[in-house]
Amino acid sequence: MRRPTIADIARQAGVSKGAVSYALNGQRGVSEATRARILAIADEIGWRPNFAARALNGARAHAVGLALCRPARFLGVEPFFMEVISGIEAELAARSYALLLQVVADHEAEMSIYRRWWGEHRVDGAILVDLHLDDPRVPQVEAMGMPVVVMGHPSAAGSLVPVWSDDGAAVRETVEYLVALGHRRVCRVAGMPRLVHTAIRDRAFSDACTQMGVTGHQIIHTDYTGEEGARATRRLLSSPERPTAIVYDNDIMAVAGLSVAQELRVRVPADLSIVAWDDSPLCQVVRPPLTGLTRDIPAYGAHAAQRLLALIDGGDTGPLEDEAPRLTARGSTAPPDA
Amino acid sequence: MRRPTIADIARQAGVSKGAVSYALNGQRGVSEATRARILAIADEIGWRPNFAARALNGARAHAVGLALCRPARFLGVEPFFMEVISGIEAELAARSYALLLQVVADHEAEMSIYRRWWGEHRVDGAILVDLHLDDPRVPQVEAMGMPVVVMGHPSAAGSLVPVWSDDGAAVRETVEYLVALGHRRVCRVAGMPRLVHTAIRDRAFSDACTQMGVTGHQIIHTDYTGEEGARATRRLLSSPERPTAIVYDNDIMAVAGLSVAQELRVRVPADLSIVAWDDSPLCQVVRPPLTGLTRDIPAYGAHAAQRLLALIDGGDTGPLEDEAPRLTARGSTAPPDA
DNA sequence: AACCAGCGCTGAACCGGATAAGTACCGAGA
DNA sequence: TCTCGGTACTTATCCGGTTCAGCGCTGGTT
Repeated sequence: MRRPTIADIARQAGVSKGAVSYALNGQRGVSEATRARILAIADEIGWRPNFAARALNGARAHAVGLALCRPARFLGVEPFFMEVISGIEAELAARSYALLLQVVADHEAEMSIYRRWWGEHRVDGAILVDLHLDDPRVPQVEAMGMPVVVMGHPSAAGSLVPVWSDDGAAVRETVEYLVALGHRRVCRVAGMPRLVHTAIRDRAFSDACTQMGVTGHQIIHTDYTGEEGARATRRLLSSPERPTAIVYDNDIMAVAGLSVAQELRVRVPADLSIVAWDDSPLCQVVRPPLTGLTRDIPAYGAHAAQRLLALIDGGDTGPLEDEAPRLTARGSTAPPDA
Repeated sequence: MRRPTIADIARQAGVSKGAVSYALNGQRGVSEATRARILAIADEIGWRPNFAARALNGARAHAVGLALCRPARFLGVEPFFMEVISGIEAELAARSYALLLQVVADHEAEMSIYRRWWGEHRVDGAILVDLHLDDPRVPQVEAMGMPVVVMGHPSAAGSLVPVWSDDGAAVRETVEYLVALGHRRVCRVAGMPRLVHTAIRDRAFSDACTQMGVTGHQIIHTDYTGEEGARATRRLLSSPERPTAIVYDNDIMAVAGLSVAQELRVRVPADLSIVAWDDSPLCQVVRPPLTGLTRDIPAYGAHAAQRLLALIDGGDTGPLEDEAPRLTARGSTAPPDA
């Protein structure tokens, strides 16, 4: 079942390959009558441009790359990436761009994937996520000359185009809210300390707490899994100066924390208030429903894709600050019982 | 920053393009000395084969397609797809195949994506998921002649290669287990009735219940979201003949159901046993931890990818039955209180 | 009538590799 | 010494598009 080429169309229409090419691409150089005839034939035999042949003529690859460097078992748990991907997709699909996805084991593998994709002309650009402190990937992709958008804070993006949201503001809003409710012992169960956004949130949390007179603040780092979230919660709740509020860095840890509290007969929200970063359906199906930091994650991905496509087109390449996460108050937060 | 071609290497090495091609592909026809020289130059200038040029010579596209047809908000919630994808990836990466991913709105869009990818030689094959009853996609991809593996039951896969697991057996095991515990009123909160696997599980559930004397069995269909899971649970728990056990079709609905039960002061597991299909970390972070139907989802994806690669290579193309989900008993199931 | 512009098309080169066919050279065997 | 066979290359062609130069024809201008 050989797929038809323009040569087939040319033969059937009795014209040259060149004429067919002009006709199919809406270029001048053929009469309307001939164009219509050619289009009719192309449609009839189900012709599609051979993508490789087009690409060989210096055309775009019409694909962008995304390499995710997290173990499979972490990836699945958080809705975050799937939502980011669907947002990216929505933007790409509108321009008929495809997304090349690869789950890799480490940053080295990630870079070699990018190098391969770029070297082979398989992608026109890429999106970098999960920035680390002093991330070696940034100078490396800079050197490659590949268009890249970073989903993360500009401070770590080097000369690459960043798309980010002001996590610091969200942290401050959360601490302010908890303080206004009357909390004075607030803790944070954070993600991996090497991630840039963790560092930024940590910093903002410490600063806000100090500033607002939250004396007993503390941060525990985890790997984002429910187990570690549960363990951190157990540690916090069994300490002598038990916190009256805990802010979690993702939804799964918040849910795990809630369960631990219930297990230890710590009432939520009377004895303990809980806030989850990244509000998700998960926050709304547990009892009490969790107060969360809501953001439009698909939009976040879509904006990154937009910027990347602009970059590829050589157009506007400025940084983009997305709106900061908003606090959505639900049943898991309340003034602490005296 | 022009990317180097074999012509550049040929010029530097003082040989012809052909010799370079032979050297780089490990073919005979060049001396070891020349080969080493050419490889050294290629390595030094960072040459990569232009993927389009290779593809144009009839080579494989070295990519497979996956179009997911579920709204973004559903996709994110279930860990299932992300885990499937990481499993597929693991298999593809080993063979340097890429995954083209697209999230589409409906089956029509999905088919036009496949048609485009295949017509443009962008993929060598595809994986079909979420089979419907009388799915129009099956005859359509059959007609296209594209290698396709179906993740779903053979009965709906037509002439395509199916990779599936015996959901019926898992349902029977679950019902047997609940009956052995003493339950006689068991209900099922299912996914979308049009999906093939929902129909299969429904059927197996009804049959098993009838056979084992579960008189009060009932099935409620939902869209897999937590909200609908909660609503279904509320309905079941407020009916006069309240079930003593509910089996949910995914983890998020099971968690939602657990919350509803706690809200209604229905004790789990004393008054109500809960079983979740697709055991996930989520099941283990709630209290009580949920009894779940465990399966190795990444392996499921990996097997599909394996079969697809074999199919593309023209090799073994038989169907593959994965192992059936196993029941993992946890705290959410127990004999019903009299 | 001579000239030119523009239309509508053809023919050929080109993109970067793979590969079949051809050639120059060397050493071994008759 | 001549041939044969193999090695180590070169040359040319092909894949399926795009694109550029050129060519014949027509119609309008001078």
